[in-house]
Amino acid sequence: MYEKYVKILKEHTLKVTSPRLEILRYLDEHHTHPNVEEIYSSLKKKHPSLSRTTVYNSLEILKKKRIIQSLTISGSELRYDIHEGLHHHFICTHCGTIFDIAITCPNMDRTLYGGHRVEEVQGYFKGICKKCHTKEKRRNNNG
Amino acid sequence: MYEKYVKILKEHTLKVTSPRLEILRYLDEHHTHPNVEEIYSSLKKKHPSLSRTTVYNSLEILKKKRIIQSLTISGSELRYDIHEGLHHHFICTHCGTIFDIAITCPNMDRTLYGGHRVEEVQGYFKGICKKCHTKEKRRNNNG
DNA sequence: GTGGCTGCAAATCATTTGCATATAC
DNA sequence: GTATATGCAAATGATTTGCAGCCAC
Repeated sequence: MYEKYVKILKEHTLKVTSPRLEILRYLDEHHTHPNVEEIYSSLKKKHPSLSRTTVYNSLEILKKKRIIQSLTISGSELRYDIHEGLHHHFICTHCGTIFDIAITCPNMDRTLYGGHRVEEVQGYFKGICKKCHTKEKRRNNNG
Repeated sequence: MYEKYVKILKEHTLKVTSPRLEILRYLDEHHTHPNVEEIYSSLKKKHPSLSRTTVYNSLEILKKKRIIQSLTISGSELRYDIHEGLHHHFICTHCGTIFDIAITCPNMDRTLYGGHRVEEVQGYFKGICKKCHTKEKRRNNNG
């Protein structure tokens, strides 16, 4: 069950610990771009001894190894994502949901721009998602 | 001197107040993507009665009117920018400097994506700037 | 004259830090 | 056995909130 995550950790010369495995599994199974609190409170149920600090520490080290990435899209808290190839993100300012956006931009892969070394590229699209938008229209038509 | 900013405020049906004028002027004269603290402490010198709350409030209302935009690029605090057309941003993870990036992406102008209404697009490039990169190389060669 | 704005102090919330204990290797 | 990870409690720092007085219109 956890072999997959054990493998990832070993490949990156990280010690295999329960919190790291659980966090990797959580992110692998929940592509909802959760924040620390969501990860923590979900894992806490099965592992009552888990601490928030450990979640912070683990996410930080997984990020350093580029196994996961953090998103600053919300502006108030970091959101986490298992890093699988370049993709962009859309956040609905109404319901808060974050979607992956499959758009690729010609500039995304460039590692050098004007002499600056680019190590990370993030594209954020903010607006109203289809679902909220439809609800809004319906409310207006009925009102 | 402030006519330009008075005009902007009036055009957006905002009351003309001293903090708003000063903040607009500051952002117009400092394209350094400052955070709240930088704006506050700079303006505080000339206007000792100014409060941080007012800076927060003013930035918020200017943002709602789309006169300025906030950047979540740093991850720990919002940075502000007088909004002049679409452009992207580069942040140096070493010295913290944020540059404008003149790249335009084909997707930047699209207002609808997969049924979602896009109201804001932000492209963040993170890495090591030319200056820090050069210093680093020099240090390695000499060491 | 009044609603919206300013400014202060206190509260909130995400994240960080210091440190003692536990555990992966 | 030891360096590293975990977990707790306290600290920090950005931002928000409640509220009294002020001022742009």
